[in-house]
Amino acid sequence: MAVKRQRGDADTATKILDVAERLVQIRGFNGFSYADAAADLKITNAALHYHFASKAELGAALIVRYAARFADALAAVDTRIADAPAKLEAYAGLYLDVLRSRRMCLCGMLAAEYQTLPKPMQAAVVRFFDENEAWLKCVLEQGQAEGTLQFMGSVSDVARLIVSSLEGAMLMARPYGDIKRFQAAASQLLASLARATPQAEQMGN
Amino acid sequence: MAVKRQRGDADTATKILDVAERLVQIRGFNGFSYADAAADLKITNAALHYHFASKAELGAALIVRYAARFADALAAVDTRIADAPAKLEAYAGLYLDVLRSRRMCLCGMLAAEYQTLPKPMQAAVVRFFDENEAWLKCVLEQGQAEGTLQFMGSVSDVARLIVSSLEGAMLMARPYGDIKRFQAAASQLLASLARATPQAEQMGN
DNA sequence: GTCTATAGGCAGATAGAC
DNA sequence: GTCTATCTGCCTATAGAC
Repeated sequence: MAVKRQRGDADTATKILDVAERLVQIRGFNGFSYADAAADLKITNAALHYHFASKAELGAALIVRYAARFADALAAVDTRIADAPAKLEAYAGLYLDVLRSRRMCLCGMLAAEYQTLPKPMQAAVVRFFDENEAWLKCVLEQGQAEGTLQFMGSVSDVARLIVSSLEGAMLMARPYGDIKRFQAAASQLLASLARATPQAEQMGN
Repeated sequence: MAVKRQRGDADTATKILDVAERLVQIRGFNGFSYADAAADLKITNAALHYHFASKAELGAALIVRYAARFADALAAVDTRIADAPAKLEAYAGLYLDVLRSRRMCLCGMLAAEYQTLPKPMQAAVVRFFDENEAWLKCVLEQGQAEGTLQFMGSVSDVARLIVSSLEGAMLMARPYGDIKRFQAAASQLLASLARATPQAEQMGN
């Protein structure tokens, strides 16, 4: 850890996080073991414990990194895109990227397992969703001010509807192995928020 | 099993299903053990195995019973309620009842754990959602014909949106321990399908 | 149908050599 | 930092007495 390493030469801790993240997103926190991750990385169980003393610690680190990466992606959306409806589409696109790698949203998965998680992981999961909601509220307020978005109810409720509908659409798409299910749900959801236009938009990435 | 028993005197298999169902809905299939259920029932692990030889078998039985009960509830809705929008509200009410008992939808939970489930359980989960979708499609077609419901896109896509949004709203309500989050999401969703009326409806159970 | 007892394996975690 | 070896405990599951 003393030396900063170059791209493509990630340190072991980072590789562990990468592998564990993938496993949790696919199998759940209760559905993967240190042995799984160790086998995947071709190191031993003990080496894993050197980097992350407990599974709870590893789990918390996973969420923190995931949330930070997500926050960066949202900041990039704000930089890249000015239009509120386009921002929402980009937001849904972030979910779509996760689903394309055949994974569930890390925190959506952990939300299902919430009751069995150690306290620090629970707190981190809630923080992730709070941050999502806060970002969406800004976008919704912007869209409302611009007149590009139209909805009844509070921005808070609509933000929560967006998060929960997209998480639910991911959840349902996976058993069917059908990304189109997610796309159809997302495009309907976004269409219902867009200011009425002649025809519905297609989210055809 | 030879004798039919009276209400309130459920046989052991039924009690096992009741307890296991609750545990899976709260902790997930990978988050509960035979020992948990046995302790809860004050019988032994071995007695549990007498009734359900394997955890996979118990899991499959759980889904079959859950799906049957849900189908009965939907049939009851059809009998009790004629109006399509009211049927959708009753449908959301079924989810709300589950959430009130501090549980996740059994199949929503299993959808998250899908990749780790034995094949027969996977098939049963998909069947559950297919049945939900089929029922919703009927209601949506009815509402469209009556002119009481209004939406763009196919009935199939809208039915899937309803299922995934409600499942997602349940998923999100639990970490926050906040049933109102579900209610707010459900009422927005249903309002977006109702034929335009002066003011939004409230789902205030 | 329920029990005691236990097999056999895998879980998370640690000690200590290198 | 990674290894071998091992601990302890829990898991699913079974054998056989009652």
